[in-house]
Amino acid sequence: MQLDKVVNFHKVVGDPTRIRIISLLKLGPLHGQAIANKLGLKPPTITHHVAKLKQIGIVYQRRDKNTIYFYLDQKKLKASANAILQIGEVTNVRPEMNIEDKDKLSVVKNFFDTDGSLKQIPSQRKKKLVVLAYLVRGIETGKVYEEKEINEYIKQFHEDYATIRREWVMNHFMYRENNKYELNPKEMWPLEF
Amino acid sequence: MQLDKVVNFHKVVGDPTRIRIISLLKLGPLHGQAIANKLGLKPPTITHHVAKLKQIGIVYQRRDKNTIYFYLDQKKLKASANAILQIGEVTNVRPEMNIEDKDKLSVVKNFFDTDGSLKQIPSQRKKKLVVLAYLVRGIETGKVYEEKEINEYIKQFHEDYATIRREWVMNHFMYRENNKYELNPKEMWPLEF
DNA sequence: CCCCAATTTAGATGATCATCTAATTAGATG
DNA sequence: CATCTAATTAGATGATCATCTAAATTGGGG
Repeated sequence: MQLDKVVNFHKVVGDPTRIRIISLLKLGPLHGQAIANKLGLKPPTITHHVAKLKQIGIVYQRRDKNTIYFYLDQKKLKASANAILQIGEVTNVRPEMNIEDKDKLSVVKNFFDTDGSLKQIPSQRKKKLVVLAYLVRGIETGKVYEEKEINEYIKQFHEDYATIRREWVMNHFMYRENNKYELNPKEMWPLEF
Repeated sequence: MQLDKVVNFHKVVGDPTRIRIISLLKLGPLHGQAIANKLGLKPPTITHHVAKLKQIGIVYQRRDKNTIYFYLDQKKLKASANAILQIGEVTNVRPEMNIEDKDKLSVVKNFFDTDGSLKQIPSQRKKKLVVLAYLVRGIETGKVYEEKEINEYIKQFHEDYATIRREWVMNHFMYRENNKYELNPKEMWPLEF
């Protein structure tokens, strides 16, 4: 029930063309040109919109010869549409975790070397979150990063960039979409920092 | 279950700031400055977002002294979130009405004077829709009209502009928002024209 | 192996929109 | 009525995004 996922779902659905595509696909699968004709738009425009619908997982495709048919996943649509009703439920309330500043400081002191590198990823959840938040400081707000850039950045501190990158996304420090990464607002983080 | 209403709902909800406001208001009413503080934004920004949330009817306000408290209408939120699941249902399928071209022609001939003015608004639904569609030809796609402009336009044909304006919106020829009017795509019209 | 049809990518354009600052309005209170 | 506080409006700026054309790609089939 990540906030960012909910936002993105509604952003994608909040467009007349895409709603009309959803509406058409409810009646059954269609291929790109058919959609383009029915809506009076050019094929590239359909590609553009369908890509977004696939991105939020409510449309998938099957190929038959040269023609690609698009299908609507109605179950997924329903689940996504209802997600907004759950935000703020107990399990999602922030701050999930209340950690004293002095505790944060000691975690940072213990897990980082004097040269700034991370000695080890804490296994204890609270401590891990502190480390993740500390590491993410160098990520710029609003900037969209390639996966490679993220990896390079993390390598400054620790060799296992894949784990840290994954943990960032899992714990809502960052938002991942299409292999691009972006810093989440602090309100989404699982702790104050 | 108008398409344009559904689109607008999702467009409004598809923004991180507004989702966060919804999330806050779930816990109880808040006034503008409180929201601004919690989100780290300026009051005008909150006014802007709350206006949109009110526009789709999921937020309302109550005044206490100088302070205005904003409330979340959770029932409305739920209903709106689910509306997308109903689009394309039998009752909403287009073309709702299949009218032969020659019938359209005769309706236009019967209800319009030779000078182009509308003699009378048909009471029979099918004929009324034909007249409404015929009248709306002069409205430009994509252009946003003030109510006054719409009235002036209709007066060319008929004195009772209020009724025709209202019928246009009710029958999805036009979309009304904040006293501004805009032509709907033909796919939303209740008949082919 | 070359051609054909369907789709996708790249890049440009114009529109929409979130946010801010500065100025204004709306009530309440002394 | 003067003043204070909360809210709103106006207008500017920068970012995002829907759509198009032109070009590239993909995967058959002769």
